[in-house]
Amino acid sequence: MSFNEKNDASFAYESSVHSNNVLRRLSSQRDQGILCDVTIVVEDQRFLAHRTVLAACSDFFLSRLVQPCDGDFIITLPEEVSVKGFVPLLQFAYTSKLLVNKDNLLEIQECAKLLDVHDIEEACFEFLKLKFLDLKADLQECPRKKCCKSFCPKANAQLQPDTGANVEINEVEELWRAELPSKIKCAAEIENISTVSESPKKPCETFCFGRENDPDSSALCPKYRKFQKAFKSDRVRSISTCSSNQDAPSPLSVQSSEASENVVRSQNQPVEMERNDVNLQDINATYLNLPCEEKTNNKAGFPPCFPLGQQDFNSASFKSSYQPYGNVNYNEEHEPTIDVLPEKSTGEKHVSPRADLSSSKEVTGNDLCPPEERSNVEREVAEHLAKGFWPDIYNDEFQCQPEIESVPNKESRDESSVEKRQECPWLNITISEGSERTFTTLNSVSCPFINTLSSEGCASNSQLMLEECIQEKQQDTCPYACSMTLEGDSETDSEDDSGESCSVQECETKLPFNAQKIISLSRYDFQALVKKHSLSAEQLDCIHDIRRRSKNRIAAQRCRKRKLDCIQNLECEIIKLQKEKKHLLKERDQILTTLGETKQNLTGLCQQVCREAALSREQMQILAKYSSSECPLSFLITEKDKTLLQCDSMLQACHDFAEGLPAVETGRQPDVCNGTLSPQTAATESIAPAGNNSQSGIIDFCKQMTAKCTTDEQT
DNA sequence: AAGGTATGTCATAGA
DNA sequence: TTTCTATGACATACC
Repeated sequence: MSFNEKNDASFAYESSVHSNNVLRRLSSQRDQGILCDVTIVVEDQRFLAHRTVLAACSDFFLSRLVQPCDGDFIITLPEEVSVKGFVPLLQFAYTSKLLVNKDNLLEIQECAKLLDVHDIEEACFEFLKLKFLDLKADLQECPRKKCCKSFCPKANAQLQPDTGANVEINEVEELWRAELPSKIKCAAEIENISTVSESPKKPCETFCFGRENDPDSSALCPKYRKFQKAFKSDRVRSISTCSSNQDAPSPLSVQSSEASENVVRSQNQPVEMERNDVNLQDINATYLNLPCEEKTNNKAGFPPCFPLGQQDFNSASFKSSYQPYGNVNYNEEHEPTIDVLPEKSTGEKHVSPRADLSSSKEVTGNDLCPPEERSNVEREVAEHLAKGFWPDIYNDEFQCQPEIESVPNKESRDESSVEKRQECPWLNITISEGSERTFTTLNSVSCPFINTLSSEGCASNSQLMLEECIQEKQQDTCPYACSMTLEGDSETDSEDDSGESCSVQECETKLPFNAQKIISLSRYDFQALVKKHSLSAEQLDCIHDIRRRSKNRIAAQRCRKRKLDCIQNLECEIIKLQKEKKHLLKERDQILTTLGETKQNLTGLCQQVCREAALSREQMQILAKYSSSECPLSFLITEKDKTLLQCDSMLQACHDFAEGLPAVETGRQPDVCNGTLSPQTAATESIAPAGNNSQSGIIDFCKQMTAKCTTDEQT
């Protein structure tokens, strides 16, 4: 949300979450068959959808849907289009997320090509192919230290051996940033486009390195490349908060109006590519104006943090699209599921968009695991992962879901922190039953805290929000307040038993507003908040102290994460280099083998030629003399012949030198004479004492050498 | 008890 | 000048 001052009299209200919310509602409506006006037949399955959405996302559909049609729109896709490839694309059209795994990658790519789907870069597929292959290799060769376990694909694979390669979300994001052409936006960039565009004063730096300058950069660890570049260029001013490195978006990306993709990898192998910037203008305004009527009261089971606004919190679209247990796609442990809509007169089943890609097996909504069934272990794993992905915010914000706390058998630790937890509507996390957890990106736009981190005075922390927060008497009920609690500080401080901490606590209790606001607000809003209250110097100190420590704590977390990433990058680089070395050595051996064979063949041919030509020894010597040492002809003469030839050449060279001609002529000058002296050395040694005019001395020396050679030959 | 790890905090530099 | 971020160093808690 932002207010852009257009002039003195008017403001432009801009909702940063509107597009996503509209998409989710559309997706939800498609789930329920609401306003669906086209049926897509793929193989033997039918999919309901909205024409405008399809047309906006695919030229293929556009070309077919613009044609007038008397009856119902039913589009049968070419047989090349498979359900496996089509369903993710359909989901992509509605959710901006593309779930990709090793199994469906090629099919999705093919379908996307056939259907001419917008906003999916071919490079994404190429990259993913590469990455999947890479991961496969890395799984076998990437030892990881314990400290890097959370980042190591192998480590993750060990955790879930059945799931194949796994990459942490931030790694994939960074991989994308590092490897994809700059045209493709990074996750962080996408998430922060609005933020950045609204905060031009922040410097931006791209991590979407083009590869044109580094054609072989694929051999390098992408993350390390990123760090190398980052370190080389400049310290990066953080804008993004959704990646571990707080990478700033590139100006290029920010300026671009193209729909963008990002990619995240869930823990369970599939990769999600998100298209966050959907051209909703293309979508019929009818849909945009639809009220969100499918709200339910089911709040249970939502992930600790989620990106939706309050209205989406309850919406069916959220449940279907973002709820932690609703994303059953690619769940290897879970039976593939589809939602079957009421059958039409044709008797054919209309598979809902949430249908599993690879199966037509019917299941009910019960297959979506209710939150109550979520095990503590599972939750802890999810939290751990999230913590690993976004430690910056996790510690303070992730443990904020009261619904989860209602789960029985919780650890005492969790129970003790129940009151601390609040909703965090800015973290996209999708966790499905079984092992799949799809951690998408932080919704920085929705997260006031993140905006605080990213840019002061930017959109989400508007004055409106500030006022609302200020008016909140109870922090827990403030929809915008970040749960950046101070409990940690308080606990630490109280344990420290320091006078300062006591004063901080006392100060905090005297503050006219909740301390969380101190942290969550942007600088601008924070200053406004402070100004609104006449605070004592002690209170001001306290407030600033709280704010400083909180921000520094997060900065420290980011810093540590970067360090770990850097270490991992170096390890990755080492592995890659070792692989490369191994490969080069192997290649060298092969070349040497081939060279030996070739020489052998050539020698045989030369022998044959000499035999057939019936060359005399002298002729062969002459031939050898004018042949390079590499020529097999030189092998045909004996070592003695060689020595004689060398001495002969040397003698000739001496004569030439003595006569004022160049002493050395390439091709005529043997390198050694009798294996000990080079002619140049010998000549120099003999000439030096004799002087430059001592031609007879040189010739004498050469004669001596020739004689020596002859003697050696005889002996 | 010792060592490793994770995390918070402070000081400081630089933007 | 103020504020923020990054980071080294230190302290502490926990395993």
